[in-house]
Amino acid sequence: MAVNKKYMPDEIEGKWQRRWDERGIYKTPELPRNKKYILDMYPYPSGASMHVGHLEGYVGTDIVSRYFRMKGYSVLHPMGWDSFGLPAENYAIKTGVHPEDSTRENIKTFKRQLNSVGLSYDWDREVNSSDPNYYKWNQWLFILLFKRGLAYKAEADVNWCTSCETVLANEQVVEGKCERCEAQVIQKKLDQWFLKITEYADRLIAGLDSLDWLNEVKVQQKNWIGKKGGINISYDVVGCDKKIDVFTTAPVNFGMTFLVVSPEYNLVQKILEGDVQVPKNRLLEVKGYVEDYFIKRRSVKAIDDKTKTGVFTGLYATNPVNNQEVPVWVSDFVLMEVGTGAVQGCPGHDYNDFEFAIKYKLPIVRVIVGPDGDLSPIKRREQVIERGMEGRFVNSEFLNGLGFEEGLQKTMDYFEEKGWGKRVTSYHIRDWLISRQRYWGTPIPMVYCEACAKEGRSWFTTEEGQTLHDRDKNVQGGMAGWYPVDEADLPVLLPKDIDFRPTGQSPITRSESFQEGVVCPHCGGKARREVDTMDGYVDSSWYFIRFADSQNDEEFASQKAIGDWLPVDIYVGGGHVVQHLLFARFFWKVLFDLGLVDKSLGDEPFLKLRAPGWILGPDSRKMSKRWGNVVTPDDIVPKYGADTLRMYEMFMGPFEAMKPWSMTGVEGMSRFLNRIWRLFEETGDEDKQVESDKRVLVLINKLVEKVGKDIEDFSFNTAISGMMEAYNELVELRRSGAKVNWVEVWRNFLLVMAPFAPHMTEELWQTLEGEKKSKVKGLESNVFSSIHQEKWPEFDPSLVQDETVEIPVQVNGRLRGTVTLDSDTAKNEEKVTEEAKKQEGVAKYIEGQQIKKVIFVPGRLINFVV
RNA sequence: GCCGAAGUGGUGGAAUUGGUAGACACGCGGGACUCAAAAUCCCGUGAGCCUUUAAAGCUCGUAACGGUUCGAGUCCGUUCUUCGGCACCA
Repeated sequence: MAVNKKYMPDEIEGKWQRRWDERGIYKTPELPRNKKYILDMYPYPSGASMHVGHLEGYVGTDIVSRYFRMKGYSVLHPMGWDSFGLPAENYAIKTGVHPEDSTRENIKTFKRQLNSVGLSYDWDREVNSSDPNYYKWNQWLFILLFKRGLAYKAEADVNWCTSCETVLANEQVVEGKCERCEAQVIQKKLDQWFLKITEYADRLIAGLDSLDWLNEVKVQQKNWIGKKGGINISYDVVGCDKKIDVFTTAPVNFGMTFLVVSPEYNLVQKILEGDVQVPKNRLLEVKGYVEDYFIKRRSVKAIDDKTKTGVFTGLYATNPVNNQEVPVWVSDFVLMEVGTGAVQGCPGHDYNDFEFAIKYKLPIVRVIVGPDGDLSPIKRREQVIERGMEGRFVNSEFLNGLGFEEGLQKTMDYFEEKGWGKRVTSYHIRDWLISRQRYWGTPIPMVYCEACAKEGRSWFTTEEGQTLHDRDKNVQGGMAGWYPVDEADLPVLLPKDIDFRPTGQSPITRSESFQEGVVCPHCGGKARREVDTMDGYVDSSWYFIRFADSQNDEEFASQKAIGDWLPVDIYVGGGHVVQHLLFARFFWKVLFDLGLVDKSLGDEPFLKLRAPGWILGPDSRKMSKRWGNVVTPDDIVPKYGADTLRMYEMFMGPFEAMKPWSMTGVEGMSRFLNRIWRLFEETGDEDKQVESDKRVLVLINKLVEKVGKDIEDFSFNTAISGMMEAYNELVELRRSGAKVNWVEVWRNFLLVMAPFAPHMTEELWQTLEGEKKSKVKGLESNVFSSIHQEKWPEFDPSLVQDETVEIPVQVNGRLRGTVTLDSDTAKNEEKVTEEAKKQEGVAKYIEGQQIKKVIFVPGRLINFVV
């Protein structure tokens, strides 16, 4: 079996990659049985090439995919490109290179790099989100949502760079300034398309329970959705017929001493307009404050200064529980978009209210007493007791003595009975703003007709002017004038005659071809297309469905293909933990509700989720051009080979942990592969008929069991250390003259190592099998049987336990010796006790003492208590 | 500030339901081979103490302190540090 050659990865890796490709051994099975859909989050093909950090997840899923193929599963393991997005457009602005061209080049580089490490993707299913064949279905989905009333257009704040005159994504705003030109970023109101994800908020929470996801991620999603139960309370303003509606989760109303409204609150407008009378000096102060607010608000997005400011309006409102009149203030710490835009100040029991009360010397009333029994007036922050903390009601009449939570519920019951308020549920999650005033994205396939808009017509209205769709009522603005593009006319192509330099409008506005011959689908009059494009998150919210049927021209994916492959069994990727996963789950649920996803598939798309940890540079800093610490596969593969890269990267540490790259670590792994290669070479001439010692059989069976289990647990590092241990033991056994059937050993060893080091194991496998088949000339022959099409070895459960075990002997819990026994005896308490007492080190400690108790864990440990 | 995760040798890390802490590797030290080097192989490697020709033995040790237990890296409480997320959310 001698290879007669040094391990030269560069000589074997390319060769096998080509042969695997020719034979199509990673093609997805046509008729899946026992399917596993194993998916990586598809990458953005950036101009900076891929680095080893990207690879961690890809190698992990590759190992898992190869393992499940060997276990007899039909595996779908595809890859594609999230290729729409800002970097390509910014690059175009800077250099004039069209995004389409730079994207194509970047994809080429990424694909070459992925292939260089031997990843087993089925490239026949590749998707590319900037390809019209892909974004056609993106547009189709948008229309689907629109027709269901799940897409609407409304006015919203956007980040606006005053110098570039363009909209910026949140990530592009750094400390209130434009990332590119450092000019001031302001908030600007623009008409924007939204998707109604809030309608699914409850189901997005409920679905999480059944998923095999990191708890951390579930918690983050729940926090993002931010569901809270509370009550809306309506307060009468003294001296006029106005009311102030407040939302609160903690109506400790006997401790309520003021109300605060947002500067954008309706009542403030009424004051300024003179509709509600307030003293002159109050009016002036409110006016000044509100004007200042609008200027400030339009300036910086990130207001680091959280010092609270506010002014008294001169108005009072009545607290119904005790008929006390409390002052009404205006403050920008109350956000219009949260709750009702007005809050009740209960400064003893809310940190924000407390801070405000201290600053403006408003009264603070204690109505909750904590476990410390402190009943003194609340003067310090530490004394504040918020909802969720332990406490009982005091100074609250009929509530006194009740627990905090119980008292709040009783208060809400009481308010509802009296008609002063109504329980409501509030959410932190907002509808998903998908409009981008940018070029490099999917055009939103909508047409606007001015004439129809004037008549109040839209896709949702009938000839008689009636609402066609009941959901129209939910849609803000009524969508007058808006019609989806006819599905037969999709895709709406992204125009190419574009000057994408920023001017303050969507770049597509300046395309001459884009609006040519656009007519209103309803009245046939001249109309115009929407010029905004979609957020890239829309593309990535359903690409995993397209992979099931990526070449389909008739549908976004056939029902059969979806039923065959989805949901995704294992989903791996870092970052994007909150947004992408929420959006994708939302899309899936919508499709599920519409029957486009069969009910039997369930309403969750990703059953198991794992996130690879960051790989840091050798200097333990985040890999970045700036630090010059970026390691790419191109730095490693030519010198050490793909297998070393894969093995090292998986050996570094736990899959999900953050870990620094180490070049000496890479060399260490390279040495290990060389040792394997050499041992294989050296054991070639051993007698093949020999029957292995039981120790050898146990070693192999344990290895097969361990590696399989570890792969399923994503514990690749321990799988590899298991292989190293097995190697070390084999060397030791060989040295000690044990009988080893090396063919049998290698067959198992190579098979369990194959998912990790596919090239090297293939080379050795062909040598091994070639010998068996008396030289079929594996390399030249077209009929070779790849190790990657072999079955995963079975292990014999009776052979995974060592013949002898070492039992630690403790006295009073301290280790005083060990006894080595065969594994059966080690389970027998009497015998173990007998042996243990004979131990010199043990006898010393129990001599002359009375043994009070013996703790015996069969096969594990014995402990004498004296 | 709030929510979440994590702290183990010089380094990356291992350790079923609580049951021999430091597997495996890197680094380092020593040795073999060599004219020499590289490569390779072998031995040692948590800290301290004692005794010694040697073998062995003892004590401490998993961020800090306390608790539960025959026994704690693992469970409970408090504190500190680091990382991730959200952030004037009422």
